[in-house]
Amino acid sequence: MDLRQMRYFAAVAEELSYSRASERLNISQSALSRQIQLFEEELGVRLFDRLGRTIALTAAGEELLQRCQTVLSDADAITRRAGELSGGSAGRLRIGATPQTLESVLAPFLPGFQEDFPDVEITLVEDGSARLSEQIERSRLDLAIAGRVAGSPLAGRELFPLGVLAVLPSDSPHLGRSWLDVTALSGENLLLMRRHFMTRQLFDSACEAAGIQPAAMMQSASPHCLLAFVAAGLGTAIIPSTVLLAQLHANVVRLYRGDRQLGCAMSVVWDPRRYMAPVAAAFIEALQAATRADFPGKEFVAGEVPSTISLPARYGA
Amino acid sequence: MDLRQMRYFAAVAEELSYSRASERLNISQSALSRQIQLFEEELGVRLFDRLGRTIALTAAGEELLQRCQTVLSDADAITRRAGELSGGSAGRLRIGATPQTLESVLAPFLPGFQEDFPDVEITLVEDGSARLSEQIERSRLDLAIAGRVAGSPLAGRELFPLGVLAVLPSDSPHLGRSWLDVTALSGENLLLMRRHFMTRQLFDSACEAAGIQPAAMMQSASPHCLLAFVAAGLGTAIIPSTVLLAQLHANVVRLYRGDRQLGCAMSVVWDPRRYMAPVAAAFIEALQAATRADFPGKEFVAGEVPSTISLPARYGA
DNA sequence: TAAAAATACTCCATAGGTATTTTAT
DNA sequence: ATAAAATACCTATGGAGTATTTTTA
Repeated sequence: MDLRQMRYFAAVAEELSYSRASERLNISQSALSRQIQLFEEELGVRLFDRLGRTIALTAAGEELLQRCQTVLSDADAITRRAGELSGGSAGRLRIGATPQTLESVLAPFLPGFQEDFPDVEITLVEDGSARLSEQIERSRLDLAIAGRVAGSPLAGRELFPLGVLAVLPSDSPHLGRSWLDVTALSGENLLLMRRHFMTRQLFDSACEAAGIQPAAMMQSASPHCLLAFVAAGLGTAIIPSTVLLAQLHANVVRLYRGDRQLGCAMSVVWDPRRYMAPVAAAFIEALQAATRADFPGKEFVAGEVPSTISLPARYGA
Repeated sequence: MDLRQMRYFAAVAEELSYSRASERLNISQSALSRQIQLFEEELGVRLFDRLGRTIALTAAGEELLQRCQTVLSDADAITRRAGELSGGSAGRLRIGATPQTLESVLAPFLPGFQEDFPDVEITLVEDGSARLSEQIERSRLDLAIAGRVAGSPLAGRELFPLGVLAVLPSDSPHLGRSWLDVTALSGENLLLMRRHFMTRQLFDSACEAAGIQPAAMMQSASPHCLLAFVAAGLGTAIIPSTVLLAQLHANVVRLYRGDRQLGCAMSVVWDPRRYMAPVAAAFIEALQAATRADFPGKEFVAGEVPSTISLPARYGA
């Protein structure tokens, strides 16, 4: 069984002539004749009646022709589809991001991307930074937006800096300041992200380096939830700068450890062992262009978590 | 694009190992490796990620795998179907017959045939004998049950004899006889089949040979319609012996011309230029066996229309 | 160091070409 | 006589094998 023979069969059946079909196929009449004979022999079925100078499909030939035609068109569809996939105009992307990145980066970015690449199917997965990396290594995700962790085998390209913010309750003695050192928070009631979030890991590293042991009053996967507790005066929330703050309060401050601001370079990361699909490359390119457009002239220094970078105003809340 | 490469691709994707897949395919690992590479090159798409010692499907590979699998299973279905068609257990048959033959021969025969060959699709076409032959020559029919006409290029095998009957009105002077010569009908009001029916052609030939010119009071494609006129006393009907006569026994007589009974050998006929499909051969065999069973020991002499043969009692009304 | 995939080369099976014969109009 | 399909024979592309190298767990 062979697609070539099926093509030949279909051509002869459509032309009802070996000679015309052989012209259409750009092979000699004799080659075509023999291939049809071999095909008939292989199937054990007579496909054509040789009525002297003309030929006609047999009943079996008519039925098998239809089946062959669907196989041929499906096969051609594979070729076409492969072309789309290789050209990067189509494909599937499983993208992971944290809830905050989804909200602040992907939500505004994706509509424009889908307009430019309408045939790309995107699946979004929401999780903490650490888990996203794990899912990429397990091939459950193609790309993720996450902070790059030291020692990770994943590749990445930096998109924008992530800072860590403290949101102070209305009775805080630090009210009115625009930045704080983590040491200033020792003894406070702290409202923290769960451990597998980048913000939490940055904060914990800074506290460890500063030699303090902050007590978490509560942990959540949702910064908005923490903010609600702050509003109730129950403590100080430590949240990522990617959170879109509905109302800009005077009680939001940036966190420092010594003279370095807490933060990391948020990157789009992937598994370098895996083939980089054209769609993925296009996505990365477009995403980087979009975030770079937000920071004209801003260049990142390659760094590992917890590296610290200064935080542009727009992302500093 | 090649079914072989698709098979190889599917095998590797299922085993997730070139070595195991090559065993399953009974080819060497190196051959398999190169074929996959060529396939990827042809498609312009990476199908597998080479993660060191193991491999994994890419997103594009996953999608193309599914498409390949449907193409492969469709192709396999073609092979299987061809096997059925060549074995004669399946296929399509377009069969032509006259209304009378349909009623008296095919209607009782087909149920048993369909039981033995449940996968054969049968299409029935009803027409007069002459037109049936024409449709076979135009490849509109595979087989027909008809009287063989002299000079026809069609092949055939004889099934049973067809006689010509006259059904007399209740005031006929011939009532009570079991046979009549056509000359006895000159001057009668005659109710005849249309010209393209075998019965009519036999009757016309006999009249011409006897030198009489019968006047047709009416013509019809339905012998039952003629019988209704006889019942109303409007004339004498000339009908084929294949008509199943529900009532009217005493006034049915067989027609002769001299010492020869009017009739012909009804045969199953086909186009000898066309390939005889196994289903068709099986049908002919079964049909001949069934009709022969009706005439144990009866052997036909090959003959042309209008040959005359003696009519067994059962078919003589 | 073992196990798996990729590479280098060799061979031959077969698709395809040219020339010719057969068949039917 | 001509046009179409089948046959005979030859050529060469490319699929498959063996042997070897590269890579990673």
